[in-house]
Amino acid sequence: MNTTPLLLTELDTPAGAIAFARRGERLVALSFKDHWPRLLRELEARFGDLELTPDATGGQAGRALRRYFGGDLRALDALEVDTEGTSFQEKVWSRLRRIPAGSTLSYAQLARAIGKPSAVRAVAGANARNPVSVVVPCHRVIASDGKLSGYGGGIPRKRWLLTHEGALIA
Amino acid sequence: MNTTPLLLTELDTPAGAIAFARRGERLVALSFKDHWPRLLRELEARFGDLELTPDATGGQAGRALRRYFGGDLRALDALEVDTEGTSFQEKVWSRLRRIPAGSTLSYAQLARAIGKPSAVRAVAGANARNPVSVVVPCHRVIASDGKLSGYGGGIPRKRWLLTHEGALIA
DNA sequence: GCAGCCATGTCCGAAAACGGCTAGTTTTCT
DNA sequence: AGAAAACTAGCCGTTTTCGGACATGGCTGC
Repeated sequence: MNTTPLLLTELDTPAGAIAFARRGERLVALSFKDHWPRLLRELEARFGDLELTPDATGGQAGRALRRYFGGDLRALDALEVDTEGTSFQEKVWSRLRRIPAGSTLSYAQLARAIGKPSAVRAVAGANARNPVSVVVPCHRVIASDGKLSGYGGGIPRKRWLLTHEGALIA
Repeated sequence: MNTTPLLLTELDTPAGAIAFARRGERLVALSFKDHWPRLLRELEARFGDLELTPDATGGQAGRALRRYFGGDLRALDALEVDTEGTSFQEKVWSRLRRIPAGSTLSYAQLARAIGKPSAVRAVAGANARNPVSVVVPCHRVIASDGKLSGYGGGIPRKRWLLTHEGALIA
């Protein structure tokens, strides 16, 4: 049976409670707790039947996240993630990680950046399916007119994160 | 000559007029009246030249059927039937009687249940040749996608029966 | 025996619907 | 006039849906 052991950690942050799962030190999922059920379904799709082991501190990821929410904005940069998307999605997500904290890109800019200038909505779609929120900073993508159009965890949370990172937003 | 005496009873029900034949207290045939000719032919094949004796009340079977159509869904459970099919058919039909009123099985589930997972269409075939409608509840078998695919007495009647039994159907 | 019939189910490819958008218009307010 | 909101028609991966082809096993009729 394909029962992959996953370590599951919960963490309180100023932006709300989050939960994340890792396999070894590689992050496979992270979301705000009120959206956790959806993420669980996706994990099942990826790994088959799940075997979840509670884990209090969260290893490197736990440390890094606490530092990030404490104000060390670059703390997440070195974290390794394991996303397993389509090749298009991987392209989007890995480009996302190169947006530095404090700055933002528009969906159109991001599309250009990966060499598919007109795949704007597709980029938005990939963005929406990011399995590792915050660490893969999909919140740093905003509409061309500067509005914070959409976010899985809710716009207020997106605004909180961007403000926390010192980005200038409308 | 093999002239077996059979008692023949007609009965009006909310789902339409039915007729059934019994030998002693054992039911050998039951169908909606508009399909009666076909059943008669099958009876002839089973018993040779028929000797049919009209019978107003219908004995135990009559009582049970009136109770069933009146709302006592378990009234038919104890009724004895005499079906005389091939061994495969008997396997299907006896499994059918263990589906409780109000629930349903798909043809594929039924096939698995008798240990022949790939004999799906054969199960459907056996189902179609059930000589004792309603009492042997072939109407409780539906397609895997939830549709009411087929019924000797017509789909509307199948739907009526399932609704009467409180099953949730598409 | 054997060919053909079915009250089905599964698989696969094609087509359509669906978004966390955007860059023009056109409308609607001062 | 001029700015801001309301529409519109493209945009393109992904997901869902739909339809046809085929495997299937017991029965019937030749």
